Amino acid sequence: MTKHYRPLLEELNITYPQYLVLLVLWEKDRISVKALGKRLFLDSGTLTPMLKRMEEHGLVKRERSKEDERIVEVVLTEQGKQTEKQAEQIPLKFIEQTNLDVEEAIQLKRILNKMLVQLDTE
Amino acid sequence: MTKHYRPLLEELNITYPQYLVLLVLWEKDRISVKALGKRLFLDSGTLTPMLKRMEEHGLVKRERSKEDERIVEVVLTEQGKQTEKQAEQIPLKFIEQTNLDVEEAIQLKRILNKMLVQLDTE
DNA sequence: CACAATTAAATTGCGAACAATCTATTTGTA
DNA sequence: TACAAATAGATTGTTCGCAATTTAATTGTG
Repeated sequence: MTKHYRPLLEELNITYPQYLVLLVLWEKDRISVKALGKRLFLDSGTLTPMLKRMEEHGLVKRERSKEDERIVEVVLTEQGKQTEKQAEQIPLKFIEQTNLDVEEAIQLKRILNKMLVQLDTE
Repeated sequence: MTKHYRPLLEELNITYPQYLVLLVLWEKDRISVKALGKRLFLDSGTLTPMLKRMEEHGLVKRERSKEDERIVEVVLTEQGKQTEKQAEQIPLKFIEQTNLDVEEAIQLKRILNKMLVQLDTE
């Protein structure tokens, strides 16, 4: 996915895993590292350095929660919000490139999700 | 895949990508890096260091072809061959863990392959 | 309250994927 | 034959995924 999304994401100057983080934040623009990891099946060993890189590029901010200082909340910057518009057409463009039928794409998502949830809970 | 194959491959002391290389070699126990890369959708930047690690662990040998010295052929060692028997039950064990029906597993493979070939040829 | 257990992130270290580039060999062509 | 183009791997540098461990804060229990 990373390789084949690259040309689509190149002008936004982000990678595919970073794009996944933005997808979550565009839904809810403040989320803890923990919750983000749960959504994306990633741990802090992956997310911490990745979020730091995204912060350096001005896409997100990382803020320690005042109520519970163990928690780091990831917040969209203005630039991070703006990027959503530029990324609007990416999912469609990617689906086109795969040459999958709509039913196949739906099946693929369903089966992979079933598998992933199963593997992750047992 | 790497994460969830890990417990199954732990006693063989190999990773999932290394297991994929062995699967190819168990079919044909001498193959060029180029041909191996084509089978696994990987390039020399990934394979060269990986094959060196496998060589250090005594699973394969890397031999420059006499006829064309640009080519490196990967060959199974005796230990590499032996490992096949120990790995016999792994695919079944994995499928069980996924909790997918047979039809779902077949669909998944078919769709992913269609997608991958398409993305890789265009 | 004291202090052990739990929790959230961060850190360390390794394997892997890949872009870009480099080196060495072979092939094709003027 | 000389030399450019093509080919196969190797190398360098970046990002990612994750296991294992560490650090710091919070929670639970005697």
